[in-house]
Amino acid sequence: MPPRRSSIGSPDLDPLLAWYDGARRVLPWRAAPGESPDPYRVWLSEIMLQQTTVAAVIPFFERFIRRWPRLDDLANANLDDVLAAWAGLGYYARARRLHACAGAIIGEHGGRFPRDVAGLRTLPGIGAYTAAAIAAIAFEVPVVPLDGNIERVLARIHAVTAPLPRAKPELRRRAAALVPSHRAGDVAQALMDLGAMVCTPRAPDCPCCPWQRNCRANALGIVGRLPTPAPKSIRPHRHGVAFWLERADGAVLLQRRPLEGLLGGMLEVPSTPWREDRWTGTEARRHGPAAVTWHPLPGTVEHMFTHFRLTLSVWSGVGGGAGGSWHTVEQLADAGLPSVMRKVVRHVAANKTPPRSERRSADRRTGHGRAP
DNA sequence: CATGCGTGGTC
DNA sequence: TGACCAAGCAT
Repeated sequence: MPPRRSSIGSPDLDPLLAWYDGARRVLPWRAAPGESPDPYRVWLSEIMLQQTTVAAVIPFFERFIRRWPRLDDLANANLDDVLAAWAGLGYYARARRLHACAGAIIGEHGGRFPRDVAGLRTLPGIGAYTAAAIAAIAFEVPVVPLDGNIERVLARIHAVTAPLPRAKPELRRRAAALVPSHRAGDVAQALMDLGAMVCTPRAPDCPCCPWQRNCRANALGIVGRLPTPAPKSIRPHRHGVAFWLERADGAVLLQRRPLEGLLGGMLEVPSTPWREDRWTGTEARRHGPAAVTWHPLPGTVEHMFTHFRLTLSVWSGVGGGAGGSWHTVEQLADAGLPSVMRKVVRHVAANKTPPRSERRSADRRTGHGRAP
């Protein structure tokens, strides 16, 4: 009789749960022991946590809950308000889908979250991972979600050396073999906590791991090299010119970006397209929001996106009559600008005709703006 | 299945 | 300082 697969394939969940209970990590979306989790909070946190660190999410989560305490509050909110509240968190399509998802649950599901993976999976912004996570954590459905943390844990436990994404099918099988008969939500969160706090990408804390003795990679001394990352692609460098247009009363022009694509639906300082070739003055001027005299500001704004690096020159001009919305400088702080545009605002404040003493200190701070 | 999609922290 | 990283989704 061949050995049972579980005896060779899967580590025991009890030490993991014991470790989890001992760690007792308190997070604002997590139910207290013995209390049932709120699906709305679980869902909101899972969307925010997609490719985003816990530390970055916490203040956004608190603000969202304070402002929209229940699902239908969020469903009834204006999309622009949701986008503005999301500003700074990144991956803005999530905010659009969050709002659409709230509307779909209110409009098509009687205001209740579907309680199974397949139902959750049909909702905007909810993919395979998030559907499984919500099902397990909010509804105790016996599934193991597979996220980056759990992939790493499983790749190490089982010494899966194939590079991602080729290792995915095996990792999915390994996750399925772990599906618990009870405490599905705790198992899911325990696995993610283990990956986030112990089985970390760099400098994993193996002596503290409840599964150290089950870990093939640990036995082989290759923990630090797993999982094998996918080959990385090169990041191109793009250039643009942003147009800081000020009206006589001091208001500044912003425009809203198209709903689809980069920074979709977010406000921006109008600019040329962002391309790999640098812009000549003549070329850039054609993209300006108004036919005014433009004055290039010293220095540039540098920003790193996932798939390209951006260098933005900023031109300043005075005039009106352009399409868009006008904001006082005080309003800009709360306008819900994405981070790259907040950098533009900061750059203008530091470089636009300040008193001489302030200019010198601003130049030292940014490292830009010096004469060559 | 590869690609597009943000940001801030870390080493 | 730059590369890498973090609880993915949609197309």
